[in-house]
Amino acid sequence: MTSKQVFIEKLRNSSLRPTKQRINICEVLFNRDKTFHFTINDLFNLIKDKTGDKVSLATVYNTVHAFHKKGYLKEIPINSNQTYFDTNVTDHHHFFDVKEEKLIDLKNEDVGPIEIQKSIPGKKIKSVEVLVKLED
Amino acid sequence: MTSKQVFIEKLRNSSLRPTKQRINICEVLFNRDKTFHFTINDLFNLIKDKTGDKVSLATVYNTVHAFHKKGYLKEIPINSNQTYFDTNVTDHHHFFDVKEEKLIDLKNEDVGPIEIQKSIPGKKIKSVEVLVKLED
DNA sequence: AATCTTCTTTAGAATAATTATAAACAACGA
DNA sequence: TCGTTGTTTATAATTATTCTAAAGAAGATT
Repeated sequence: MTSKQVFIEKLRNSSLRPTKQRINICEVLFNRDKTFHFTINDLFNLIKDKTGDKVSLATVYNTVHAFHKKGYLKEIPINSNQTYFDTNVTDHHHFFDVKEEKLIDLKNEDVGPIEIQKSIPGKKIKSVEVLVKLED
Repeated sequence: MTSKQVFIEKLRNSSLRPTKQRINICEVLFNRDKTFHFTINDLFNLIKDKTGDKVSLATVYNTVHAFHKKGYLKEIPINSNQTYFDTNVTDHHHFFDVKEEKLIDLKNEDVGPIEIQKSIPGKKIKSVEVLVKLED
């Protein structure tokens, strides 16, 4: 089974029609060994470079949001003018190299367990994100 | 000594001229018991409401950035279209109520110590921020 | 106080990321 | 193949933020 067919299945299972554009985006995003951190604009440019096909910017936005909603992508909480996404949707954290504007994964075991000893009535914890800013 | 005079001193000590606008902004930001989380737009509206004076949006941006640079305000790393600032510049963390778009302070002792067991050659840690997202 | 310099404010223009629109198009099921 | 529904696309609209350049205010000097 080629990766393309895997992606088609994945899309169908999420009730997203497997269009050429979405499959291309999957190839760029998920045909990787390592986790991938990107902005919409990064992705937009990579699609052209890697697949030869041009996909409109609006479709990149639509697709990334759809994938995010389905849990295939994670949004990284960071102060930047652009929104960063991560193909690693497991529970983990990040270094952010402020100077180079680059994200680096921090495995969960690289960060000790985090104990939140406060609770808000009627609310439960959805996620715990650690951002470690780096400087020279 | 009135709060106004305290703010004038504070501004002078930072080589920022104590203008009417900056003093008004100080009153809104720092005449508080509790820590204050805000966006530029929140602040812009509060100035009108609380002081009666209108300050231009550009000045609010300028002043918030100046205060941030001087260390009187902290930027909160969060995914939002707007930038959030905090008058509490001590080392601490946040809950973010996703539904209500509201930030709540987490004292450092409410979050156990965080050990970062990975390092990047040539880089040192500038800050460690924890964001705990809340849902119903 | 009058003057000069430097810093600050301001309205509005410019920029940049993102979202909305609505027409053309493609996937799917009958 | 045909009709329905979902998708893509170019472009316009929106929103947060930054830039610009002229007018105004603060501080220092006389």
